[in-house]
Amino acid sequence: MPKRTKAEAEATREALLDAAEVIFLERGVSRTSLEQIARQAGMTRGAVYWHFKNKADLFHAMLERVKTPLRQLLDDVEDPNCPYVPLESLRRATLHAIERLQRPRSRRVHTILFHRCEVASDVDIQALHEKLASECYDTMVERFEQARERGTLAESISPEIATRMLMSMFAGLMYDWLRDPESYDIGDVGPRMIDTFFARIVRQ
Amino acid sequence: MPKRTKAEAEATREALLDAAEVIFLERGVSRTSLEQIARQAGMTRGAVYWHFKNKADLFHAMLERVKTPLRQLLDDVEDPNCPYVPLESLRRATLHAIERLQRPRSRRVHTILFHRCEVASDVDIQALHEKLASECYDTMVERFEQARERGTLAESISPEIATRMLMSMFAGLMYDWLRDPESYDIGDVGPRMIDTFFARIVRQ
DNA sequence: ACAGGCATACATACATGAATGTAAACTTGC
DNA sequence: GCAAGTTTACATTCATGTATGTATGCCTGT
Repeated sequence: MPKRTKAEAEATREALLDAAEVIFLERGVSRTSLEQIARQAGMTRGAVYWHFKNKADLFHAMLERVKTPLRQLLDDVEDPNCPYVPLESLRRATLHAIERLQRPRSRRVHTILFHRCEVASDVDIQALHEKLASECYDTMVERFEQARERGTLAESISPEIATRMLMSMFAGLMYDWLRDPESYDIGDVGPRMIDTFFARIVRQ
Repeated sequence: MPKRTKAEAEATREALLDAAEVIFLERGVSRTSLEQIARQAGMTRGAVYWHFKNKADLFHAMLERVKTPLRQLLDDVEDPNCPYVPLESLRRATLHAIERLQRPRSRRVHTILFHRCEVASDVDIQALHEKLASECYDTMVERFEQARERGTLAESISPEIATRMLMSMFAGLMYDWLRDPESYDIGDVGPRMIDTFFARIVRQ
C-alpha cells in the first residue's frame, strides 16, 4: 500500500515518533533498531528512512515534540507580564514545570532522556542541556537577588546557594521519580517539597 | 606475551577494569566494544573473555570496585556507634558521601552510571538501585521522625517531605555536577547546600 | 474535466561493516 | 605435564545505509 495522501504521510511520521517513544522507553535507545520502531508503527524501515535521515535524526525529531522542564521553567520565569514577585514567580514556575512533566508524552520522553540514553551518542544534546542549565542558573540567581533586595529572602542564604538547592531538588525529583514513578506521587510530593523550600527560605 | 604469573594476571584484570572506566566514560557503555577496552589496556579481546564472561559481567565487576553514594550514606547513618543526634548524623553522612563522590574512581564510575549507560541494558542494576533508594528513604524518615520527637525538626515539616527534599537535593546535585563538573565546585557548593538545608529545617 | 507525467511515500533487496562468542593454537608458570 | 593466561582465527549475527522497485496522489496543460 504505497503512496499515501499528504495528511496520511504526516500521520505515519507521527506514528513513527510515537513508536520510537514506546520502544526507546522499553529497550533503551542504543538497543533498539529502526526495524523495531518501524514494526511497532506498522511500517517498514523504508518509511523511517523516508521521513528521517537516521536514528539520531529521528531521536531529535522526537525531542522536538516536547518542551524540556528547564525550558518551561525559564519561559515562565522570564515571562515579561508575570504578575508575581520574584520568589513567588519562581515557586509557581517550578510547580508548573512539575505539572507538565506528568503529561504522558513529556513523561515518556524525559524518562528516555534521563534513563534510557547515553549522552555520548548525541554530543550536541549534552552541550544544549549544559547551556540551558547555566542559563537557568543565571536567571534564578537574578530572581533570588531581587528577593534579597526586597528583603524577602533570608539574609543567611546566598542567592547562589538557594539557586543550586532549587535546581538540585528539581533535577533530583525528576531523576528519582522518572526512574520509579510507582514509588510516590510526584503531583503530591513535588509541590509539598517546593512549598516547604520556599516557606523556609523567606525572611522569618 | 602469554601466561603471566598469578599476580600479573590479577594486574591485567584491574587494568582491564581501569580501561573500561576510561572508555565507557569517553564513548558511553553501549558504543564501546570489548576490542576498544582491550586495546586501551594493552591487551586483546582474548584477555577480556578470559577474565569476564561478557560486557555485562565486566560492567558489574567495574561497579563492584566502588561504593554507591546512597550505600555510603546508609552505612554511615546506620552505624550503631554513631555519636550524633539524628539530624546531625544525617548531615554528616550526606557530607561524607559528597566527599567520597569526588574520588577519581568514584567520580568516573558514577558519571558512567548517571550519564553514560542505559538502564534497560542491565535490568538488575535498575532493581538494585530502586531497592537501595527505598531502603534509604525508610531509614531517613526514621531519623527525621526521631528528630521530630526530640523537637529538633520544625513542626511544620513532615519527615516524609524532609526526606524527599534531602534525597532529591542529593540526587540532583550528583546528577548535575557529574554532567558538567567544571560548572561548579561540588566540594564547596555541596556542603553549603546541605548545611543551609539542615539549618533551615530545625525548630527555630 | 481529464489524461499524462512526475514526484511522493513507501516496501523490498542487497551490500557492508562491525561486534560478538567460541574454538584452537601457543606460551609459560607451577 | 598440565593448566592458567593470552593471542589469533573464524563463524555468526545483526543493524545500517543505499539502491531499486512500484503504485499511487497530485498537478499541469489543454
